Amino acid sequence: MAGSRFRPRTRTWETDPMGSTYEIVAERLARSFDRLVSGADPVLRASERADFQANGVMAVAKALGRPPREVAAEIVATHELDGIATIAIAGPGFLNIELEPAFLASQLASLVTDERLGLALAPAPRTVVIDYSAPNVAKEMHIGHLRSTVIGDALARSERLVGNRVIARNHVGDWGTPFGMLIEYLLDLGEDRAIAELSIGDLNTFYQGARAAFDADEAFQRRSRARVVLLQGGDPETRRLWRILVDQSVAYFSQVYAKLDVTLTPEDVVGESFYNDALEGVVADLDALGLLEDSDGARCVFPPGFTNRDGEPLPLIVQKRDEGFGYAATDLAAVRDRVDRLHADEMLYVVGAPQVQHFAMVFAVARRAGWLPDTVRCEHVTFGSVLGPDRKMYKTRSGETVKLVELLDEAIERAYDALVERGTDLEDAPRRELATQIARAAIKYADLSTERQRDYVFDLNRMLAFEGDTGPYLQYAHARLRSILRRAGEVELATVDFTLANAPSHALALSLLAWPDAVASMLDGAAPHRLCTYLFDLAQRLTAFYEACPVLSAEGAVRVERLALCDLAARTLALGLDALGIAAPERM
RNA sequence: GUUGCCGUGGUGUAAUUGGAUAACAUGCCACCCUCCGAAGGUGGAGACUUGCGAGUUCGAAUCUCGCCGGCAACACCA
Repeated sequence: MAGSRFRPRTRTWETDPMGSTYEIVAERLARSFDRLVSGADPVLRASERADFQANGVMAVAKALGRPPREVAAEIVATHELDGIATIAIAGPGFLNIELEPAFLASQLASLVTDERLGLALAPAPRTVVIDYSAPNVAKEMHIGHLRSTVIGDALARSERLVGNRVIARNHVGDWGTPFGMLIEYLLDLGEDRAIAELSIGDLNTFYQGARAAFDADEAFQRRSRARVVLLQGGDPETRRLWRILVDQSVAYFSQVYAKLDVTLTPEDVVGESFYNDALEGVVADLDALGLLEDSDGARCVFPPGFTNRDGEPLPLIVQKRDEGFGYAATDLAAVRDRVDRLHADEMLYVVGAPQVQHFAMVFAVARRAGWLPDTVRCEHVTFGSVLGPDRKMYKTRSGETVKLVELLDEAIERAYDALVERGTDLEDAPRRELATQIARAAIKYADLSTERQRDYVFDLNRMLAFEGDTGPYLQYAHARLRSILRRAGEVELATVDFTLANAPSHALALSLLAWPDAVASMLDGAAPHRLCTYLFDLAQRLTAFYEACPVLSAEGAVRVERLALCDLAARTLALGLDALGIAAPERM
């Protein structure tokens, strides 16, 4: 049975003195390594051959010019793991490490009364600004918004879980030339009718109507352009009409978020327009810093290292030839706002990979301008595209994009039908609620469980599969545990004595102890799939465990131990799923 | 053209960031419900060993270089 696969590389928050089991072993081992080569990394990893393995000996041996096995022997002779673990040398110089049963048992026992299951709270909470979701006002939320929304929310929840202060920023598209057209269309429809259309979430019809009017009617085009000028000039009536569009859209987005169980609120909506007043300052300050250049009438910064298709320096266009501001100016203003006013220690932009170059340039310019200190971690959390069956990117223009709510509704229907077929003993309303939880789990887990960078083909059948490595399977594993615990009734677990006498319970125990490392690993790489993999691995060990270890039919201390393992596993699953934004129902 | 991301059993993915015999799911085959939930479990076949070819070293899916293939970005739309 494989050991736990997770360990943190670097913590993005200060490490609690009482670290995870992995951290304790790694720290003790590092002392021995440090005596040979200062600062040497033991390279402690989970192992299929032992509880852990340390791979760092070979590197140390090379640095010292000594035979690896000799170095390994020295470490074994001088280690400081008494009472914690035993070490054996294997192969060319690997160290196989087995935890002392008493230590393992006490580590596990300490989790029983710990609501956080050993996951340390940040002693000095960091402020983490997470930019995610970012739909467009007066446009339908479609499948293209799924990844940013789901990944961003999982990161937000996980950062909160470790005690960091999360400021979510929903950078909605609420500004720009299309709004002239949209406002004119709103007037043509009549405010009441427009509001009615928008409030039922029929944004596609509205937007396409506006688009059609714009394409077909020259007079409408003229009015639209004039309206843009009014909007930018701050004309009160125009701003009022614009507000209607924004408010209606935000209200609709909130419905979608509620349906997806995403934590974003209207307060998190800080759209492009929010930065309008800061744009002139951005240009003026860049100019004062001498970074601004005039190019074809546009005011640009040319950060080093970026070239266009002809090998010429690539500009970040801050102000357009027509004196309007580009989105680069907005993004720069947002960086400044987040650093200066929000005091961000960390900024994550959960935005699709096609914008890598843009953000690389924005960050580079912000660094050069001194607006983004080196102490602030700033990362573009990219993700791959959702592809159609033809393996091409879903296009917004195609008109064939899947509405997010329709996707969810279909998933809910299928989950509902599955519950009916299964004869789940529930009234209709709770059954529908349960179906909703399952559908969200299916969709979110499908999105979160693969490495972010990869593209994936949108395949409803695969997303909704309730077998194997899926969200519903994890929910099922949890519900099954809860069922066992319910049947067991009130049992005092606080005084449990763990013996972990067989391989499946030992393997399960190791996995339970790796929970803090799994969370750390996820946050370290902004990689939700690592937590998914951990939870799925845990669930699999679980089923192996109670294949081998009947719980309710056991007696005495054995029964208490097994119940305690079930309790720990259930709580770990629930906490982990919650960190991903997935509900853990009591029964299914 | 330049730059970036990606290429792993039929399919979908993972691999603790350079570690030991490449793991899991799905699909397929064979078993398993008088036994705590079969949305489950057990076993088997499936990779001429990670697109191809070199290199770096004790050791490469992982790093370097060059090809091949897919996708994306590349001047005023975000």
